[in-house]
Amino acid sequence: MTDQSLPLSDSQTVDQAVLLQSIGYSCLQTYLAIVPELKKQLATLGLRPVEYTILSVVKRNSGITQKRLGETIKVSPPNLATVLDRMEQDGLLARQRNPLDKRSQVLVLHSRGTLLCDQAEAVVAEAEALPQLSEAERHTLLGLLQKIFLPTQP
Amino acid sequence: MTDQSLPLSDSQTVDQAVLLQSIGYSCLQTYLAIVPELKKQLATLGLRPVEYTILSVVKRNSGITQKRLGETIKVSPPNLATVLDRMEQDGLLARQRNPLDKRSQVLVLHSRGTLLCDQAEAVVAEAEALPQLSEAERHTLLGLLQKIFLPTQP
DNA sequence: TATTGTTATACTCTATAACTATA
DNA sequence: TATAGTTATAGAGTATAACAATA
Repeated sequence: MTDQSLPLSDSQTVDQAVLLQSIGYSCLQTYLAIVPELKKQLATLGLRPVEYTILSVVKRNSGITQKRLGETIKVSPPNLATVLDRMEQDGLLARQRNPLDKRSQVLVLHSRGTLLCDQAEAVVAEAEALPQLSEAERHTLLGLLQKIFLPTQP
Repeated sequence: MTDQSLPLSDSQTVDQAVLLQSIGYSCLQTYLAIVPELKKQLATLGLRPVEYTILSVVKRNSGITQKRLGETIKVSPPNLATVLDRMEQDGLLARQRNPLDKRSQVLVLHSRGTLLCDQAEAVVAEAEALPQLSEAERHTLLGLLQKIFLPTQP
């Protein structure tokens, strides 16, 4: 039943042929290569990656609803509620009832949130400086990724 | 303390300026855009993404040790052990003591594992056909990602 | 009746520490 | 003493269902 075979020698490089044709796999591996340093740097500011993401979006889109925020960063409503509870308690932002539609809540940063976001953005930019890529390559890469995940507006 | 502001109108697109300069963020978002369909397709074969990844690597690298497998696909030893238990019970592969170093175990697929891997690779290739990218763009993208996460061999 | 958001909860993934066996 | 792998367990992240308030 079991195929017999010799152990793969240490000198042979691992063949990932088919997997390396997968954009999903390659994106995940790239993410995993980058994220530990990112987490470490954000942790020095008391932030997790999601929290940084939320700060960055709300800073530029003050008054955004939770619904739109969640759709943009792909966090489900129940999970977003939990993170926002934590951030609100930490005094980073506030939820305000939308006067135009009292079902929804709009988000605004406190000054502490804005300040922390600025620091975080600087720290992240540094952690993301990848010597493997030229500026042109970096630009190309970001453009191609966004072609996949950003909704095309008609 | 809290900045006052009008709700963000629905017609305005969400400004993600700084985040979109982040390769980590863009990789994660791309991964999240691709993975649900991938999971769905693999589930029809009774496989999760990790299991598919393991099958694909072991198929091409019969006799690979758990250590090298784990390093390649970035799964820690304890977590790898758990997944391999499941896959061994499902009759997909076997662990064999390495005759050259009895501390380590080498992995080989059963014929059922090989068969399932072939089916899975076909299914994944289909789920990953992204109409947003040309073949050339796809090739460029994969090359740039691999420049980041693949170890450069001297 | 549909939508926004919350609560509670379960499930999966990932991370850490302590252990066995081999070297 | 160091390494490969395992076990147990804790923690973070993600998913689902039921609910309240508003439209």
